[in-house]
Amino acid sequence: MTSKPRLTAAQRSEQLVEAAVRAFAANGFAGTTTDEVARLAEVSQPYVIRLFGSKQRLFLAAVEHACVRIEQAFRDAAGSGAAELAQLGEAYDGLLANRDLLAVMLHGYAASADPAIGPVVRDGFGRIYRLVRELTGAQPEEAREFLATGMLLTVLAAIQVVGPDAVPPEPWMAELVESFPEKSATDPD
Amino acid sequence: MTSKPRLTAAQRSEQLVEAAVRAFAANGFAGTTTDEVARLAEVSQPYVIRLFGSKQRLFLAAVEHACVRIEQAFRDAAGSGAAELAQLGEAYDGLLANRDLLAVMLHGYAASADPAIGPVVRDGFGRIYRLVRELTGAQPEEAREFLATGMLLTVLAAIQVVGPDAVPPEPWMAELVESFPEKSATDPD
DNA sequence: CAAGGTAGTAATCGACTGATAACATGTCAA
DNA sequence: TTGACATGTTATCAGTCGATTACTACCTTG
Repeated sequence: MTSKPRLTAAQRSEQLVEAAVRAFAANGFAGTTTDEVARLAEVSQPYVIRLFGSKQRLFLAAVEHACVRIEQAFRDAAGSGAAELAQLGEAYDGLLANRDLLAVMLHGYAASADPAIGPVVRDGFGRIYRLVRELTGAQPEEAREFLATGMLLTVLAAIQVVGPDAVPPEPWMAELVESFPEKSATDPD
Repeated sequence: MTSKPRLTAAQRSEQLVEAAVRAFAANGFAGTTTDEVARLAEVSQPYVIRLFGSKQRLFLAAVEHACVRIEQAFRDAAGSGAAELAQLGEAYDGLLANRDLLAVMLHGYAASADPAIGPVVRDGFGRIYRLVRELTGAQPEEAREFLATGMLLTVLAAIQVVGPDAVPPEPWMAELVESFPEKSATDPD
C-alpha cells in the first residue's frame, strides 16, 4: 500500500489549498476547522498551521485559488480572440456543477467584514469583472448584468435550488429556474 | 437611572432577535457568539439560550425576521394597487442603507448547507420571489433579473463596494457602480 | 399576605480548536 | 558517511463557547 510519499512544501501547500477549498466551501471560514482541512489532505493539523501560518491565511489562499480558477475557466471558454457573454455564461454553468469554487467565493463575500479578508475578496472580484469586459468587449452595463446573473446563480446553488445537490423543486423554484435562457445545446446529432 | 425594566418573554425575544440580526449580519452564524447577542440586548448569555433553545434557533429567528422585514419594505414601496419594479428597486436601495437585513440573508445563503438552515432560507427566498411577482405583475424573467440585481447589490455591499461602509473606490468599482441606472431623484425643488 | 408562576442571573462545565513546542524521520550534497 | 536541512508528527495548552443547573427577584392573584 502506497502510504503517503513525502512532498515538497510547495506541492503539499497546493494540495492543502485544494482541500481548503472543499472544506471552506461547505462550512465557511468560521465554521471550518483546520483539522478538517488537515484530514482531507491526510496530514496533521499542526502542519497545516506551519505551512500557512494561520487559519486565516489558509482561507485567503483558498479564496485566491478560487478566483484564479474562475478566471481560468473564463479564459478557456473565450478561447483566442473575442468572445460572447453567452460563452462565459456556459463556463459559469460549468463552475456551478462543481459548486466548490463559487461556494468559496460566496463565503468570501460573507466574511469580507473582516479587514484582512475584504481586500483580497474585493481584489479577486475586481479582476473577474475586468476580465469579463476584456474578454468580451462588453460595456459596463452588460458586464454588470452578467455578474448579477452570476451572483443569483451562486446564491441559488448555495440554497440548493439549482446544481448537483438541489432539493426537489417547489413550483416557484421550477418557474424561476425555467426563466433562465436555455443553454444552447450544440446538438451534434 | 433606569436600570432595565422587566419585560415579557415575548418582548425580550423580539429585542433579542433585533440584536441577533445586528450580530449575525456582522459575523455570520458560526462567527457570532451567543454572548455577543446577549450583550447587545443587555441580558445574560444563558437567558438567550433559555428563550431560544439553541444558537441555531436564534439564527433562524434572525433570518426569518430579516425576510419579513424585506417583504414589508417591498409592500410599503408598492403601496396599494399595482407597482413598478423600479419602485421595489428603490426599496432595495433603502435596505442597502441599513445593510443588516441583507447581510443576514447573505449569511443565511452561505449557511444553507446546514440541513436545519437551508429550508428556512429557501422558504424566505421563495416568499420574496413570489411577492415581487405578485406586487408588480412581473413575468418570471423580469422578476429573475430584479433578484439578480439584488443579489449583486447584496454582494457588493458585503464586500464594501457600495453602501455606508464602502472603501475608497478603485476605477473598476466606480465604473461598475456608475453602470447602475440612476436613482430617479424626485427632486422637490 | 401567601403562593405560584415568570423573568432573569451567577456559576460552572465539557467539548472544541487554533496555535506552539519539542521531537522524529527522511533526503541530499560534499 | 555524515551532517544539515526540509518534511512531518505527537503532545499539549490556553482560550473560547454553547449549554445546563441551581439559584434569586419580581409580580400577580386570590
